[in-house]
Amino acid sequence: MATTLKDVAREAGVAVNTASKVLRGDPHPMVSIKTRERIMEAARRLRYRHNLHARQLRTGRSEVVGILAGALREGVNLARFQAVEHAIRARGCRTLLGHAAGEPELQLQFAKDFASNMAEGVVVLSTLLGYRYSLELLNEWRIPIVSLEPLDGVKADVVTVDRREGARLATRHLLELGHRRIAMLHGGMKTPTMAERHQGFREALTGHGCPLEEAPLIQMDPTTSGGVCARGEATAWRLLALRPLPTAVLCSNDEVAIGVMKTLAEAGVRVPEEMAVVGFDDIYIAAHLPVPLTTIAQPVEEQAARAVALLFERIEDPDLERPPQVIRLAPRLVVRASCGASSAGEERRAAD
Amino acid sequence: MATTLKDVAREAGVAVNTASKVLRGDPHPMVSIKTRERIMEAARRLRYRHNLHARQLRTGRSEVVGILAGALREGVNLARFQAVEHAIRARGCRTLLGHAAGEPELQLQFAKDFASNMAEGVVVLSTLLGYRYSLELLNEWRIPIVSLEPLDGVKADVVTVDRREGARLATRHLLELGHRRIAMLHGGMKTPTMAERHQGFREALTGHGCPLEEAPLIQMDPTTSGGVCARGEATAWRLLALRPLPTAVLCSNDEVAIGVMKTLAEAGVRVPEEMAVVGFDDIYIAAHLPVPLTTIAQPVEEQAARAVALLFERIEDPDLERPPQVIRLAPRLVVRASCGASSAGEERRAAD
DNA sequence: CTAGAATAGGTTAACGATAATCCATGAACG
DNA sequence: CGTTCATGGATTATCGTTAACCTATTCTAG
Repeated sequence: MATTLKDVAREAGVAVNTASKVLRGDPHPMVSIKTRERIMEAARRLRYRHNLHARQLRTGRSEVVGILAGALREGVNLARFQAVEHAIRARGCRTLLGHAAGEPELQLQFAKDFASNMAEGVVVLSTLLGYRYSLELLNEWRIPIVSLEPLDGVKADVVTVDRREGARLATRHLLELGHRRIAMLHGGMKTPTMAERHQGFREALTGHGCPLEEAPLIQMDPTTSGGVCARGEATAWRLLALRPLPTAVLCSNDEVAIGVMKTLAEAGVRVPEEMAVVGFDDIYIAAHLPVPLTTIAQPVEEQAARAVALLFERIEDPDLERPPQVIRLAPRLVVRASCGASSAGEERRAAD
Repeated sequence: MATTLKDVAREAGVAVNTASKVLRGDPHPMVSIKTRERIMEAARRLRYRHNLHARQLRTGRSEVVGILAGALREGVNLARFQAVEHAIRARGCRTLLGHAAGEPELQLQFAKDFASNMAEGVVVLSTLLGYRYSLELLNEWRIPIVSLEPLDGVKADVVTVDRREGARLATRHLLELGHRRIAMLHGGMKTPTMAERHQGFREALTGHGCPLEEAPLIQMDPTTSGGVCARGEATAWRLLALRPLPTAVLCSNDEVAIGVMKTLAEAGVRVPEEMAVVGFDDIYIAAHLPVPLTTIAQPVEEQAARAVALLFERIEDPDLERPPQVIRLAPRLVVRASCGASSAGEERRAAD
């Protein structure tokens, strides 16, 4: 069928292993320049491509790293994917994407696929319900894991963003702009992520001498169809029902914030004049909305680089004793129009 | 290292090939229930995973299809990826994503990777400059290709969306709402895609008895940094410079439309009252903007399904004689607020 | 009671690439 | 002149799985 090493060797009039040495770039080829060139020429003529499966079987090294994503279209997952892939390729490995696309069973399927492909490590971009079982399987197969989101009950390094600091930054910014009645949306207190955010929120408020009673927590609407934006839209009506009406709202992420802004527009509530909105993640579109969104940016590149570095430590030394690490990177406040920080100020900065 | 079939066989007290038959689900196992269960139990106990590389080497079938994407974050590419992957998995194959992320050299790299992985076919979601050489390589390796975008100089089936019909639908809709001075943005007439759109635009106008002089074509701003939205933002200023000011604008795609709407907001031009905006693609966010975007939706699911069906015809019969097909699917107009269909339309017609 | 299925399972030779080992040839050296 | 070594290249075992081909036992029909 396809040309093999044997074909190339025959064409060049040498033995297979000589061809092998040359074509894979052996550092000590012990092959004369002439022979080398004859082999390269033959390979080119026959359009030879090495069979990775055969190589992997023989060498036992797959040079493949799995990337597991719960839902690429949400938040910064796609940006993470890009950054992680780039970092992995920089180390000479290929990448296998397992995109569960919101279906928890697929998560398990991909964990098994990674194992069957002899992946040397796995990067978790985001998870879905039931991730624990899938990742425990990887643990059992001794495949090192690094995650960009907090993980529970799984042996893995974690490189995540400090959500508490993020919430603190956002809240403090609103307080400094004079807001006192700030609402925070949340999707359920049970997740550690959410608890962290809430803690940062409270710390900023009390640090500013603000009573927590004026800072209502709004439970996200449980609607699931229509995606994350739709949840934001539905939840915004709860926000609008509050009396007295808050003057600012901290959203769980940018997509929710976009949904909220849509409902506010529908209700005739102007952003930022009547309601300041802050998001989380700094997704691409956030900067390009009619009212650009103030948000907390995640240091995606750095996160990816550090995560991949940790993973390769374990890949290169499978017996590494280092206990699982948890690294929290600092997020960054990105001020745009949606919180009402003076537009003159923004222009001033842009001019600099 | 990892447990192999031999380990399982030894544990169960049978020969390797008996274990192989059972574990891969041979339709004619000729293995007693008792033995079968002993093998399954042993596999479970030893956490056996088959080695796909060994299997592929032996069977010569990789059951892998490559997916090549120029830039996942743009337009409907991510949705396409999801739909295509789903369709491929439904046929029992795995997927290999080659995400060039805007870098043309990576496109070539991934084409080679697909070949080295013995991919049985390739689905092209979108392309970048220089795709031709990469795909010709796949042609030479006799790997069948199906593309979701028009391709030039490459042997491949194509399942695309009828852009002419899309432009016609959008333009006609605006005309019916009473618009007469409609601008169209374009990124250069050289691409067949763009030429098609322009043709549909003109057909709709002349079909309505509109002089083409009142329908200006605006060349997209060549800015490249900041992504597609930023280009829309920059281009919108050109639109605003026109006299008389058009009352509607047809954008190349939704991201451009989003950028345009941002600039219009900045300039104090209300959408849709003073300017109707229509996009193309119907990306997720389009429905969730403060002023939801009227747009032309691509039939992504159907496109993916038909493309994958064509591809598998060729995979299953490598000697299939059928010449490359080009299928054009009909897009669909999605009316939302940005064109003012419900309210402003009647007023404008009355005023004209 | 025996030929011939049918059943249950074992043996072994690949698949393509790699790497350890082995075999020539020629040069350098005492 | 024989030994050592460096160079250039060939032989061959092996990775884990599969599939074609055996062997041995049981069952059934005539």
